Amino acid sequence: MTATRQRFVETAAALFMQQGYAGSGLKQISTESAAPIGSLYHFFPGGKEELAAETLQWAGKAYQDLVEAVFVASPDIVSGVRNCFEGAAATLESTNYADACPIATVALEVASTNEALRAVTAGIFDEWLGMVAGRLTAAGLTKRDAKELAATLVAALEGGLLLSRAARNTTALRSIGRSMATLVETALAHRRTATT
Amino acid sequence: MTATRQRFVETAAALFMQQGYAGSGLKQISTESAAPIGSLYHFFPGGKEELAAETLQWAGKAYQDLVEAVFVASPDIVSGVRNCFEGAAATLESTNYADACPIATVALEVASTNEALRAVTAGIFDEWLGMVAGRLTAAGLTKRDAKELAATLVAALEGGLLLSRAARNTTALRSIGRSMATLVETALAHRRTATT
DNA sequence: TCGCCATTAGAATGATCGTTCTAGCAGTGC
DNA sequence: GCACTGCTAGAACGATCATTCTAATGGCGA
Repeated sequence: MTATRQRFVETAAALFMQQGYAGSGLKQISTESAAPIGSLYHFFPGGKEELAAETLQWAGKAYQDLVEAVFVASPDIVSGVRNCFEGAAATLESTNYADACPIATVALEVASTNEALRAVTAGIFDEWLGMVAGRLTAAGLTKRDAKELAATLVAALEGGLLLSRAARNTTALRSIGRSMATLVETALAHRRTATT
Repeated sequence: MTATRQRFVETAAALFMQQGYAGSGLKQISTESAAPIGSLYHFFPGGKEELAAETLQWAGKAYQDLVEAVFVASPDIVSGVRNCFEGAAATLESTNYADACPIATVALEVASTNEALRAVTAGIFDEWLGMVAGRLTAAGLTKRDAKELAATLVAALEGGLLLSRAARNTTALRSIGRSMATLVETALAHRRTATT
């Protein structure tokens, strides 16, 4: 049964997001997973690092799916962007400012201290950027403009989550969302005047 | 002499930035400060938490001064924004992607786990936002627009540092810098057409 | 029914954590 | 010269860290 294995990944994802990599002990992870430490090392012989790598991959994919679902459910890309920021703000509020980006906390911790995990986080961010850039090119932007704007959108979301989590209010995140919606709007308008 | 005390703060700032709060041991901090643990507890009776609080305050102020110096040295606010992002990118490269935001790593770690330190990081971000918003209102924006744009700029810088540190290249940060420069430019242009 | 293998279970290990403690040193005021 | 104070110095402490280990358990195929 891989149910136990999945429980490890999911509880680790939550703990890493809220307490970071170094701040989350394997004892705590195994306790909250309702499974013994022996099982953890059975499924992840590489120990904490292997668990973290798999956890980041899983959470990164889940978060990407969530964002894509928001875009799909939105009438156009501008309101899609708006809904992403609004959704992130709403989630933050309803989870007592615990549920934010599952990658960022660990990414900052390991960027200079653990090359293997750093590479994992870099790969996840790269996929996110590619996904957003793809939607922007589909909306009519050039590849170059789309890449630039995608980086801006992802960075703004990450930064907004950081500011709002620290402040324990979503003012910043919602402001940034409005800013980003108009930024995408004007970028698309620019294209329209340039091509037509 | 408070030289030892200041050494504690400065080495702690560097270590917390690169490894996070939980990942930085007091033994390591005292070793790299070339001072014994006893001295650390002499200057910071509150232990690790007090050291971290003071370290964050100091680093937050230093980073703010740095940004203000860039703005002062720039001919206008738009090039000031551009120079901030370019400067952050250059620093990142020249320090092997170690020197980024001295607050962000700890802020994400403590946001849900240490209320005292969370409040400290929130206060620092608030000061930063106020400083940037002040410069934007001085440039002619309304208070409301200035606050919104300030949040966007700070968040974009934080997010850009995150993405670039993870990727170990400054492409994202420089892209975002260009994006933000034009965003400020159009915001100011909008004001001009609205008022004149 | 028996043997096999995946998984559970948690005690044991050595290292490191934050913190406390005692002892000594250097300089100042009397 | 003597007490006092600010600081240095690092050993000691109990807790917790990641990891390893042995033993037992469960269910499935033969």
